[in-house]
This record gives sequence, C-alpha cells and structure tokens, in this order.
Amino acid sequence: MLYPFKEIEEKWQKLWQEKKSFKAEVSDRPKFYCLEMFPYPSGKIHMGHVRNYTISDVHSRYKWMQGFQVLHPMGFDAFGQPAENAAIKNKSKPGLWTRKCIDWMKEELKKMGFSYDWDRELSTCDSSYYKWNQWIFLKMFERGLAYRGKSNVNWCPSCETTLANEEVIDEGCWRCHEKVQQKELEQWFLKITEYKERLLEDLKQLAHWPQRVIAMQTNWIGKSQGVEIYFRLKDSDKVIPVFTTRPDTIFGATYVVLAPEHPLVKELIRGKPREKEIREFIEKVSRESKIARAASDVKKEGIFTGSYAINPVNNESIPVWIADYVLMEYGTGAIMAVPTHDQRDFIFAREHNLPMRIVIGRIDNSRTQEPQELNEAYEGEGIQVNSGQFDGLPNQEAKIKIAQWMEKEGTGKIQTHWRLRDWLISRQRYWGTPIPIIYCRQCGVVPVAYGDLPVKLPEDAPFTGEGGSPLGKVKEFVNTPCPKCKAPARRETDTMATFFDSSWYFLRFCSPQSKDSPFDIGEAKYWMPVDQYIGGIEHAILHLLYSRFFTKFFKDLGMIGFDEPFTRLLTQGMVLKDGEVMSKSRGNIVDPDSIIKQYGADTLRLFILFAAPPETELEWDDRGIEGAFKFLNRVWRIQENLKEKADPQLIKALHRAIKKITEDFEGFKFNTAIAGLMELVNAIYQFGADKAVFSQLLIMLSPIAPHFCEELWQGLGNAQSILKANWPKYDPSLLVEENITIVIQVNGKVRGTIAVNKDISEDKLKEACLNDEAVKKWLKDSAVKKIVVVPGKLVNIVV
RNA sequence: GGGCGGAUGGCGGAAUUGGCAUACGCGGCAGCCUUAGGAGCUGCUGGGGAAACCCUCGGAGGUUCAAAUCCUCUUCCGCCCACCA
Repeated sequence: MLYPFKEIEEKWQKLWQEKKSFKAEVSDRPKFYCLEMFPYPSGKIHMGHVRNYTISDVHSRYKWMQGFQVLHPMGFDAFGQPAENAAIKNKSKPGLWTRKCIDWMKEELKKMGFSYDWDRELSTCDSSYYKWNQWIFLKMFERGLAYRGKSNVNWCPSCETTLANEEVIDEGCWRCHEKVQQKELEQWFLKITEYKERLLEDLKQLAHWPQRVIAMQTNWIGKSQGVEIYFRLKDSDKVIPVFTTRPDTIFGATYVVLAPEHPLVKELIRGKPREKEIREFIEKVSRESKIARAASDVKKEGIFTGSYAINPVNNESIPVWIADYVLMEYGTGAIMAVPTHDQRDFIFAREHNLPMRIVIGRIDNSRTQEPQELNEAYEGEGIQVNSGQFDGLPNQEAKIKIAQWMEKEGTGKIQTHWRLRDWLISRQRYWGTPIPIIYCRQCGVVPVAYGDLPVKLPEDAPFTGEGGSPLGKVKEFVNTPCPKCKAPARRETDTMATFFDSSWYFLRFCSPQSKDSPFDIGEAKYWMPVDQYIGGIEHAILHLLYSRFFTKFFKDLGMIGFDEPFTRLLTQGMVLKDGEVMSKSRGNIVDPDSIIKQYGADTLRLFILFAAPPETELEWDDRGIEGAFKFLNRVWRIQENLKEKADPQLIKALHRAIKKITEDFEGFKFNTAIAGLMELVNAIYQFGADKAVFSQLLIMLSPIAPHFCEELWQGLGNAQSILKANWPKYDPSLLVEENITIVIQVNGKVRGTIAVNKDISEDKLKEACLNDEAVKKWLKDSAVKKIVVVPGKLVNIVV
C-alpha cells in the first residue's frame, strides 16, 4: 500500500498556516537568518527554484530544531521587463499580470511545504517597498553617490532600453540576446566606484563564501597596480598619459597607440596629409561591434597619425598610431607598445613593420636574441637588458625601481587602476521604480521631497510596445510643479534597474511593515547579517556586488554596524536533463507540479537532495524519483511493526547514524545524510525498531520530508509539531566497539582481516597478524623488513 | 589567452582528507510471498579468469610501507572573465 501523500501534505500545509508555525520573532534564543534569492514572479516555479528553496528549507528547519530563532522569509522580485512584454502581448497591464503570477507562484511554493514566515512577504512592485528605493536614491543623491552623466550607453534596439555593462553578454542583450548598439544619453549612475577599495578589501571577511565567487568579484573590481607614464608629443606641449603594469619594459617602448575615440586624436591628425584616410579608419572602427574588436584572432588594424612622441626614459622619438585593439574604457585610452614583451603589440608591430627592442633577457638562455628571431613576444620573467642603468636587474626588481625613478624624475606616477565602472541604473522602461527627480527650467535637477514619497507609478500607462517609455505619455505623471519654485516642471520618466530593488530586500525582511524607514534599526540589529544565503551562481557578480555596496552605504548612514550582508553563501548547481540545462527552448523541462501530483512534495524534496551534492550539477532522473518514493513508503511501514525494546545493535547503529547525519547536515551534504538515513532504515528492517528509535529517525528525516514526518510523529502520540522536537544527540560511548576489525596488508596489498580487542598492544597485534593463516602464505619465503601499524585501522607487513 | 572547478561501475554518486576503492540509491539477476500490484521481503551485482589470482578511480611518470587523495607532465569537459595595457 502506498502512503496517502496527498491528504497528508494538504493537512499539514493547512495546519502550519493556521498555527503560523514559522513565525519569526525577536527572542532570547540565538537567531538564524536563512535566506534564498527571491524569485522573479514568472508564474511557475521550475526545478531550479525547487532545488534552491529545498536546500534553504531543510537548513531552516534543521536550525529550528537546534533551538535557533529562525528567520526564513519569502518575497518577489516583481519589477522587470517580462511583465511589460506580457502586458503588450495580452493587452493587459504589467501590474495585473505580475500580481496574478505572484498568486500562482505562492500556491506552488506552499505546495512544496516550505517553512516561510508568510507574514513578512514583500513584493518590490508595491509602493510600500519601492518608496524606500526612492528614499535610498535621494540619500545617495544628497551624498553625490547618485549623479547624472552623459554617457555612451549600451542600447538594446529590441527592448528599447539601456543596459548596464554587466547586462551585456557577448555583445548581446542579457535578456533577448539582440545585438547591442552604442547611444549617447543622459543617464543616472550610482557611484559604486567610491566603494571599490572596501568592496575589494572586505572580501577577506567572507571566509565562508565559495572561492570562485570571491575570485569573480575580485576580477570584476579589477585592481591593477602600475605606472602612468607621460609621453610628450614631439614639437608640442601636449602630453599623452599611458598606463602600464610593466614599467620594467619602458625602454622597449617603440611606439604609442591611441584608442580611435581618444580625445587627442582629432587634434593630432588635423592638417596631416592622410587626414581623410585616418578619419575613415576611425569611422569604420566605431561602426564595428565590440565583438569583432575583441576577438583575439582578428588582425589588429591601425593607422599612423603622422605624429611622434618622446619616450621619456631615453628621449627617443617614437611614432604615434591609432588602433582598434586599444580601448577607451580602460586605463587612459592609450598604451605604450612593447612588441617584444606583449603579444598584442607583437602582432601589430609585425603587421605594420614597426621597430622592436628586447629589454628583458631570458634567464635560461645565455645568448641574447635579436628581435627578428622572435616568433612571439616574451612575457615571462627575466633580466633587464638595453635598459640603461637598470641593466642586469631581475625585471621584478626593476619594475619597482623604474617606477620609483620615474616618479622622482616626474616622467611618471605610480598608480592603481580599476576595472569597476559606476553603475548605470536608468532604464527607459515603465515597470520599475520611478526615479524621484524633477526637472525645472529655473532650478534644474530637483529631488522630490522625502515627504512626497512615494512617487507612484501610474497603473494605467498606455502599452503599445512601440518606442520610448510609456511613462512619458502619462501627462498627469510627467507634469508636476517644481518642489522649489512651484513653476511647472517635468518628472524624470526613467525607472530604476531592478538590481536596485534586490540590493537591500534582505534588510526589509527584518521589518517589512516599517513605515518610517526602509527597515527598523533594532530589528535589523537582531536579525542581520544573513547567516546563510543560498542562490544561483549566475548572481555571483552583479547582485552580490550591489548588495554589498548598499550594505556599506547603510553602514555609512549609521543605520547598521556591519560591513557585509551575507556571512555564508552557498551557490547551488543547475538542474540538468539529459546532460543539458533544463530550459523551455530545449524542451527538456520537468514540471515540479506534475511530480508533486504523482509522488508528493516530500518525495520531490527527498530526491532533489539525494541525487547530488548542493553545489554540483544535478542530473534529473525519472527513475530516481521512484526510488525516493519507495524509500518513504519503506519508512511508512515501520510504524506497523514496532517492538517493545530495540536490539542493542540497532541502538549502536542509531548513534552512528546520528553522528554522521548531524555532521552532514552541518556541511550541507544532504545526499550522504540521506544515505545515512537509508542505512538506518535498513538496520531497522534487520533488527526491528522500537518507538524511541523510530522517533529519532523521524526527527532527522523531518527537515527533508516534513509533512510525512509530522504525520507519523503525530501517529506516535505527539501533540506538538515535530519542529519543536530536539535534534537527537549521540552517545559517544556507544560508538566505541570492543572488538575491531584490523586490515592486514602485505607490501601494501590487502591480504586479510583480523578481529581483535580494541585495547590490544602493538606487539601483540603484530604477532597476531604474522600468525594469521591467510597472511602466512604471503610471508613464507621472505624476511619481514618492517611492520607499519596504523592504530585501530591496519597493519602493513613489508617483506 | 587568464581564473576556477571537474573526470571514480551500466547510471546518479560515496570514500573519516594519505590507510579495506565503489557507501547509499537507480538499473540488472535470482529466490520468497502472494487477495497477481507498476506492490513487498531476502540475497547477489566493477572487469578478466575454471580457479589460484590478476587488473581497475581520464592518461603517463614520480613520492610513500601505503595514493582516487600529494607532486610533475598530459588529454578531455564545464563555468566565469577577456585586445584590461
């Protein structure tokens, strides 16, 4: 007979809701804040959600049972483009569509039996939430951290909006993959670069984050030390600053290259004989996509400007070129080229017959090479040559000496460069937080007064899907008096990037009803920081970096006292089917709802944890889910045959299991924890369980299969929820075996085993091993050289 | 090109961190039970071999009494970043 999962799950979900079993309240108990990355309400949950939220849920329930006061909230990241696309398609409104999706999704989440405190639910599209986005924006504006700038922005012609650098993937829009164009617009930026040192430095505090996330953030921030070197133009007082991380190669700089967009270019080429040709070249490059420009196998194109610069260390005249491989966005938009020691420069120099000079000699090669002998640039370590007074120094040492010397001479300046750019948050979109700014002819850019917040998003903007922001077409929204002079003025019609919304929601969860501030300072002091954060690796850079930035900003406002929002981070792996990521386009989706209908949520939870460790990819297997269901049925049948008193052997097995399973829960090794539970169940089938052993099994299984265990727990006569039960503790004395099995090896190969008392002396053990019948035949003709004894484990006889 | 992570039976995956490779499950095989259910229970199940034994953790070397685990070289796969000066 199969256990009646449908009735059981409905029954307990209802009871949990009625009793508010997962209500998080400030108390004397130690707190534990367990958070998963909240979903975008697309309407349906997918296996990725199921996996993410099951991991969090098991961890939360485990912490409850360990006596923690747990905060485990859920909400919806509800602003964003899909709602607008759906509204256009269905001739509906984004708000209506989104709220319907939220309702559907909540139903599905509830069917999974997740232990959320639903009283804390929030949606970022509610004005009670986004009001505080606007408040935060104004605070940043006051401090100069939100600013307006003219900028060449990434423009997606399909979505008709700008994109952050971070949202451009392989030169396409991150959402629709349409090729991104460049367009100059007035935009709002957040000055995240102001926090770059702290964002980098504080990564050291994150001892419990995955190494690779730390590495990705470090690379994204991209700190690099080097020297800014000043190349004076020949016959001019103009200077080209150049950034390099390799000042040790300065004596080998044989030409200078400017990015085509470099501000000096126009002036440099004016009146030169090939001016027209150069202009055409620049035109051509600017039309090229960044993909083509970035492809390393593509020939590096360039053109001589006709001007020369002076290498400040040796006063040589070297030509100034323009080339597509130099980027305006990085460094100073100009480089010094050292073809012998930089592969890109090498290719370019060979292509255009530019001079080369070796300045770093290979350590392993005594013969000095000539540049024409080179097949590629030498980028490794070496000894300085052709470098004036620095000849003979190891280049690492010369790097520092040359930098210091140049700084003293005034020809260069030691500098640090960063890859991190300011964060563009303006979106020419409707379904987002309105930016609380008013433009007045008289007063200019005027912030909305705090008292006038929220600037509400009008719910009935026209949706045609054509051109520009629908907000701009709502006259009642756009036209407003200037807060300062009361003259007619216009509102900003751009909205905020949705990453803004998700950069502080974890703080809002501490006090979601708070009416006077984004979050209650006392509540946040109790609950924050988040003890365990769980989500997908795809957010390793953006969301986590922005959240860290906001946290530091709140600290600067004096609202919180810590630097980092997420103490521990777990990034779960993707769910695959037939070796590929589950996705609609591949048509390999397994719908969680159909699995729940067929086997119940407990089986789904059990399987998804058992199939793989949380961090690795998980291959979906329809037969595996049957196995999980079979296991629960096997546990179900135990209640029919309970004994009066359990066998001592089973008690030992139980305590071994408690130790293993507890350790595995601590380390998020749910797959082996479940294996441990299965072993315990196998032992129960062998020896027969009593009520006490069965109870302990249920407690340990309950975070994984909560409805199922509540039902059996109640069946054992318990009036209270199993969540209130204490997590079992093992008795170490029961783990010690009087007689242990020792492995006997001869020359490292297993030749037998021997059962001995645990306290046997080493000599006696050696003797017993040498006299073992199975071992003797391996020893007969050889002399024993050495015997290695690993206490309690094995004996290795070397002959 | 750079960074990170992988590779273990027919499959998903274990291995106390250098100490019995393949726990647990799936699949397969056999038996039992049967009011024949796609149920349940009990065994067996890495490869070769009649056996004694031998071989096996992507491949090749090395360190060690002992290697899936440490070192060197190498092949393949995944993710992220990328003319970053």
